[in-house]
Amino acid sequence: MAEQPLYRQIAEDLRQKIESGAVARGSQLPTELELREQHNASRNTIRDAVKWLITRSLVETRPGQGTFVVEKIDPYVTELSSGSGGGESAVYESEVAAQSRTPRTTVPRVEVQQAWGVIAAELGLAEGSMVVSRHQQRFIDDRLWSLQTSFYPMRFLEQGATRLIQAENMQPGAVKYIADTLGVEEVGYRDTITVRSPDMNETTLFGLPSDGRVAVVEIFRTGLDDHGKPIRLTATVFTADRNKFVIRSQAPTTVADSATPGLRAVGSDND
Amino acid sequence: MAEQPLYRQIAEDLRQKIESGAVARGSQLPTELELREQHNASRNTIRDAVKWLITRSLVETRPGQGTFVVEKIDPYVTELSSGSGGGESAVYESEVAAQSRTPRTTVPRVEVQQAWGVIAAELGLAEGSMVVSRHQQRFIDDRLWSLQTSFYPMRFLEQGATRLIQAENMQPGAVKYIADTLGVEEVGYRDTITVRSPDMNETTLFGLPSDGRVAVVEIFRTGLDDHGKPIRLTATVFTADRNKFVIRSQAPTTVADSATPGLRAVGSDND
DNA sequence: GGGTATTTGTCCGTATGTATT
DNA sequence: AAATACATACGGACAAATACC
Repeated sequence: MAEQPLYRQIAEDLRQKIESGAVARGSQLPTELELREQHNASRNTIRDAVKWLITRSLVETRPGQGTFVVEKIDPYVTELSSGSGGGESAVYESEVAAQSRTPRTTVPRVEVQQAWGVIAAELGLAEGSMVVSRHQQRFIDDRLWSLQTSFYPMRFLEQGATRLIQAENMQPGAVKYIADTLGVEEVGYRDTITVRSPDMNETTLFGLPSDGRVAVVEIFRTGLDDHGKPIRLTATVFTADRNKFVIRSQAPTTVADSATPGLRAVGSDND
Repeated sequence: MAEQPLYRQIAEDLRQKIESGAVARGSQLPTELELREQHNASRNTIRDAVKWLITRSLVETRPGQGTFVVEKIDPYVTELSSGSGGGESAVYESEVAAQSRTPRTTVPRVEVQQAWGVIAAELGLAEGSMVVSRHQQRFIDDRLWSLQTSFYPMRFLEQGATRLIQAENMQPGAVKYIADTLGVEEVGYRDTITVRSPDMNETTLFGLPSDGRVAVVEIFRTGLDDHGKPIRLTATVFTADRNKFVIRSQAPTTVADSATPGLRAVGSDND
């Protein structure tokens, strides 16, 4: 058994103290100079140990303040199998309200752009086809919770669904609007879930640590009509550290006995 | 606009070269000493830049060899909405075969243990209740792909489903075995998906980088009988970097099960 | 607002150990 | 065995962020 490097030994010692509760969550660790004396090592070695703890999300450093044990976060639960739901944002608002938190959604940023890669592939369009994209930021308790971008083929616009390019919230949902306007109904969908590192934009928006150790979960939902033809693609990005996802194989008709609180629809209060 | 630290500038320069394709995937980066001269920085600063790339899984270092651009991996796709049951391992084998790779599963390690925390909660048992656990490692092309542990309440054993504690693969699947033996049918399930850091065991088994920057995806599937009562809990762990997951809202076109029963029109009605 | 002390961040240099070829 | 390249560890210096007076 090879001996562990010194910085690992120090890191393990600190980790043990954290996980055993000897050092409380949220409390401050000794400063680098104090740890230097306690462990009889150089400051750089202490810093290597702290870095090891940082990559494991056990501690965080705040310049000018110190090193702190990270708080435990109870993940927000997102239901992916919202079978009968109408419009993701409606589901979102009622679900968020059910967990007694305050939802907020920005006014969509609407663009017409070309579809490449996954977007074109999922929508069944040729590379470079024009699509309408509607981008929103969704907040919970004034903290950014998810980034959502929906893409719609340009043909819907040409066929008369002109509200798709208006930068305003579509209350019953854009999918319902397309159904009402064009008679194209979404009867199913396909979700693809991937985990990846955040890009720079996501890092700043979510306020993630700049070293990119916190992953994001990206969920592509492709809505399908009764011929299995794609109607829309909605890409939603969540931080991986404070979200989890639940899928039910059948409609939750008997939710009553579950631990899930009843869904209280929130009145569309403000903007 | 604040100026970036030197190590970040160097890292960004290397990142740009990698992502633009100027440096091929899998190829070797210049050595630290060469980079030191190219960027006119100290070796430690070069190492800080390389570390930044490492945490983003862009490069990897091999002692004695050099620094290499990581290969792009095409993720293995797992279908979570395998609707009509049939045992997860059966689905697994056919799916893996369909992607023309070679599946392999270890003989299960069977234990009788106490259920705590999520296991007890998901199975609807009191803390400390006895459960049967069956643990398997699943390989694709001789590389560990997922770790799977299923938990069954002890009452099934007492009621006669004795094969549950036998350390052998149950070919049609344990769920089907319970249905055949006890008449308890699984009519639905609930999946919970979380992303977390790997523990030490998972790090070694999957051969993940020891600094724990690659997350794992853990999926809990709770099987439910027709009363919504939990039958079993299956926890499966995947590496987050080489897997993605697909969920379909309805059976794929292959299943002609019931042509068009109550297809819930999305957006038809809701709260 | 300013100044100062504290604390982490960046950067340098050097030396030695360990893994691979 | 020797050469190469990364890993660990030490030391020092200054910058930047924060808190407090």
